[in-house]
Amino acid sequence: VTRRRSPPEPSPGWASSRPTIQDVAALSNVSKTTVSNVIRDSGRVSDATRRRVLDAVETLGFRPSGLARNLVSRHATTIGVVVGDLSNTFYAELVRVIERGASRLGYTTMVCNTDGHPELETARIETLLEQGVSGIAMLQFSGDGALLDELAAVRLPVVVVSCWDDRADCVAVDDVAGMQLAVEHLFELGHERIAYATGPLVEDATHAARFSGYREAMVLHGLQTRLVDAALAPDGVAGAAPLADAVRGEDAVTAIVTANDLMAIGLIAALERSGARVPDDVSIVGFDGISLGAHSRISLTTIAQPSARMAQQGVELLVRRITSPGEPGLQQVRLDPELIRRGSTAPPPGAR
Amino acid sequence: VTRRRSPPEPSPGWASSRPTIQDVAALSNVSKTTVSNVIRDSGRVSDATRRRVLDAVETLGFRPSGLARNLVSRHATTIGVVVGDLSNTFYAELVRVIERGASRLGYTTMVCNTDGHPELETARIETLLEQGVSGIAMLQFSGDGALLDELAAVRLPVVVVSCWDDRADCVAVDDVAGMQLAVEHLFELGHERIAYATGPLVEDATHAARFSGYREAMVLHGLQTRLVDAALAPDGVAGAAPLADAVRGEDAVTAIVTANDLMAIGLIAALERSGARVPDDVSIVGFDGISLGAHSRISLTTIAQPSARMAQQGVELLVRRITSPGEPGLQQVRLDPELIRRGSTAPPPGAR
DNA sequence: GTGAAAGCGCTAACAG
DNA sequence: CTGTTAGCGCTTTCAC
Repeated sequence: VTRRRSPPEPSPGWASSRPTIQDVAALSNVSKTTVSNVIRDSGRVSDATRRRVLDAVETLGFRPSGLARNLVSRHATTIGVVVGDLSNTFYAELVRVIERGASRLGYTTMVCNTDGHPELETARIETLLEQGVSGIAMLQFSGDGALLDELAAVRLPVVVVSCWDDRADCVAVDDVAGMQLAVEHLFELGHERIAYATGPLVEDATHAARFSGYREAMVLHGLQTRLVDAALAPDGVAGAAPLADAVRGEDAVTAIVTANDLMAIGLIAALERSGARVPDDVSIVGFDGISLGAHSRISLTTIAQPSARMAQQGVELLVRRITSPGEPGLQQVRLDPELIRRGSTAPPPGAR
Repeated sequence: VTRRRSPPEPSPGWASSRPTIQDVAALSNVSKTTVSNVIRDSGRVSDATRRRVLDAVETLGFRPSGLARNLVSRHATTIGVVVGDLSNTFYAELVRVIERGASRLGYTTMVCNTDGHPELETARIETLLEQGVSGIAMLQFSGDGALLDELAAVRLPVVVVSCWDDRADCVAVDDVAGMQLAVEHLFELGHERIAYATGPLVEDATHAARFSGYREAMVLHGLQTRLVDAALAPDGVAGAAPLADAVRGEDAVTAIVTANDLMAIGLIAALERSGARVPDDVSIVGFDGISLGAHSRISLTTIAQPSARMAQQGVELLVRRITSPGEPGLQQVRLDPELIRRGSTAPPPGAR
């Protein structure tokens, strides 16, 4: 009944383009199936044939086409990594660790930088979906619920790393606890007029969590909260003027807790540019624990995140979700932050 | 003559998995081809059908499978980015710009970090090849000629960014000129005992080029070259001891030019830790121009690379090579470095 | 153990 | 303008 088509004719031009599994099959006198079995070393192939096939692979310089595999399996062995700001070492470091982990587990990493724009986030994720990624790690998530729903609809595993979201799997530091640590530290030093500073590249969720940690701690001590919005370059160029006011006069703040280290470092530069000394006039606490904060010239007191561990656990969780889908329940890991006391904090001016 | 196969039966289970182009075709009563033509808006489709198809796409929530497209076109619309050290802001920034440019041109970026290991470089590139990337941008290239040959053999466009290699398309800063700028600057300040410092994460080619720029300039002034090998964390923790010797005693160096800013910053910390002051006792010149060097506390004199421009030109060149292959001749762009004078350099101790 | 056949979802000639 | 027919290179039942 089955009519033979025109003979397959293994390799038409031979010598053109990359060798395919068909070419290997032809050269080693076996079927595609067997070659396939050999290269994936899946099961029953006699040692003799295996060797023959392997030889053919070698002499042909055959490299299996991931593209074809992907089509069959209906997803690529890649994971998408969505990051808001790769310029921030903290995230670059996270990406580095994630890439390493993913690679070890057999996945390639597609990185997308959103510059903090939600539209870009949506667009990039759309691209990732078309590319058939098997999962997505979001560092810095805008918090767009619709996005989460869409991803859930296509059953694509997502894990949010370094940023908390109640609706998704995530592994992040305890922002609230971290901020409380920061405020406690300052309070113990004698500070009472403590402000919180955030900036443009801080996602809403993170800002909210950190600010609330700050507020809770402040309220606990009966202190008044103050918010500084600072759009700063790491060298502190922008936003110096509004800051100057905050740290001057009767009611001047004596300490500032910041949403991240990069901002803190920028803040130090901005403050010093405007004549205030750190920590003599004003103390600064960062958040993240980037390695530059340890530099003797910067010496930034900060709330350190266990970033390597976070990233590592993030990929592992993601890959687990990919390989065994359907396991119910949100997986949410909250890691402990740690206060690192360095030279950017000291007792307030009055106290000395 | 043509026997009809068993009827295609557009959507078997319907409701299972993602809709395919076939589903859209069925719903809008046209052929796959027409749907294909609509979604790629390739040419002749009547407005009426187009609308009908688009509606179907909409109601089905159809998203074309990049995987299938890739298989047909035999390459993914992705470019690989191979980077040695994503922890170094300079490279992270480069990756950011490349990703942006690639994305604008329709490519997704696969990032691979090699930690400076040539074996990892080879392995990652192998993966990229299997994934069918359309091109590769190498930031920090080990200089492995065999690798280049292999890539040439499969006709895969490669451009080396921020690192010079005579055998490949590349866009990089003029390392030699940069180092000469650095030495000239120090010489004008009165320094004569100037050392060159490099470290583990600096690729051979770059080290060679920068060192030779340094040497040429030194020789030009009849000065003796000195090499310091410093494996430093950004906070200057490691390698402090060997350094201490170099800057002490009769023949102590009064200035050090470094292979990159991160090392320079680490060097400053290490030196200060060992009791030497920068720039009073020893001047430091960096290379790269990372934004943190502008921080008032660091104030690093450095040779800045036009990194954004470099990255941008890099992707553009790469994409040009991808879209119009076969254009002969190496494309090599050499950009001018720029000396940025800041506070880490001053006249040598004796001269004051 | 090995092979034949049937697709994965799409694009690409050609016909009409 | 639209449809038909072949694949892209691999994995996968299911026979042998």
